Amino acid sequence: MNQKESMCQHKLMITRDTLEVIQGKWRLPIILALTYGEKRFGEIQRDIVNISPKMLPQELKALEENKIITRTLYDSMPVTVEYSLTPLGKSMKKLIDEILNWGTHFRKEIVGK
Amino acid sequence: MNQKESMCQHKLMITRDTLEVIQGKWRLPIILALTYGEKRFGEIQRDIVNISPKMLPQELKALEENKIITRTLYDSMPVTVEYSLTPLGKSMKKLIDEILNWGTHFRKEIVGK
DNA sequence: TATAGTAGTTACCCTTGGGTAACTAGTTAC
DNA sequence: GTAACTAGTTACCCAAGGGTAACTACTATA
Repeated sequence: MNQKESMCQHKLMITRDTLEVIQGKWRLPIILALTYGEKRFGEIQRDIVNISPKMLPQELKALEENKIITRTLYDSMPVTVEYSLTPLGKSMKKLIDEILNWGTHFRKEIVGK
Repeated sequence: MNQKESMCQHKLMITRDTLEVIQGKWRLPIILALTYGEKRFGEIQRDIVNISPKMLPQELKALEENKIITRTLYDSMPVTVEYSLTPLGKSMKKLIDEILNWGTHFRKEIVGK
């Protein structure tokens, strides 16, 4: 394998990494919801309309495993749980801005016409 | 619905638009392959190792429908077909750079440690 | 006539993503 | 003791994503 090919293989690996974090129906919505600050489980559930009671815990867990968000348990009565973006999660801002930026352009070109 | 909420709904719609284009196992690899210039069907097939004979035509068609790539038929003997990025496809450069950029950072933080 | 090179297509299968409904566990207020 | 609030979990189902193998259609060359 020459240098150019192995360079491309590396790029493909990196895009797979990024996609694994943002892919699916609910991960970006959850991340977006938390960009405005920490939120409790119930708040996220209310914010993200239509998310099912199965998907929310599952996707929160996945994001936590990828160190994008943190889960903090408060043993108040009743127990409350807060989720917030980690520094790694906050570092997605430029990426998300670019997703929004290009998506806006795309919509103007395709859906708009 | 207040202004902030409808703003968020709009953002969600835009991220869904963008994800529809880049999501899946093969779309970014195909787009990346074409950033180096136009390529023939067979060249893409050889470049993207492991892509199945079902997925390549299917994904090329989807990208063409989204106006990311164009398909040009040359009636040489035997027939050859060339694919290349449209201006809209080329406009993804900043987005892809940011995907690579954040993915590199992510890998350093997670996989690297 | 048969083989190889274009660029695909089709039928079938398995796995993953996501939804629904019902249930858990701990505590407080009525 | 019963309802209600917290934050989930579990079993079951269907649809979509993606892989494999076999096939198509056309032409050139041996």
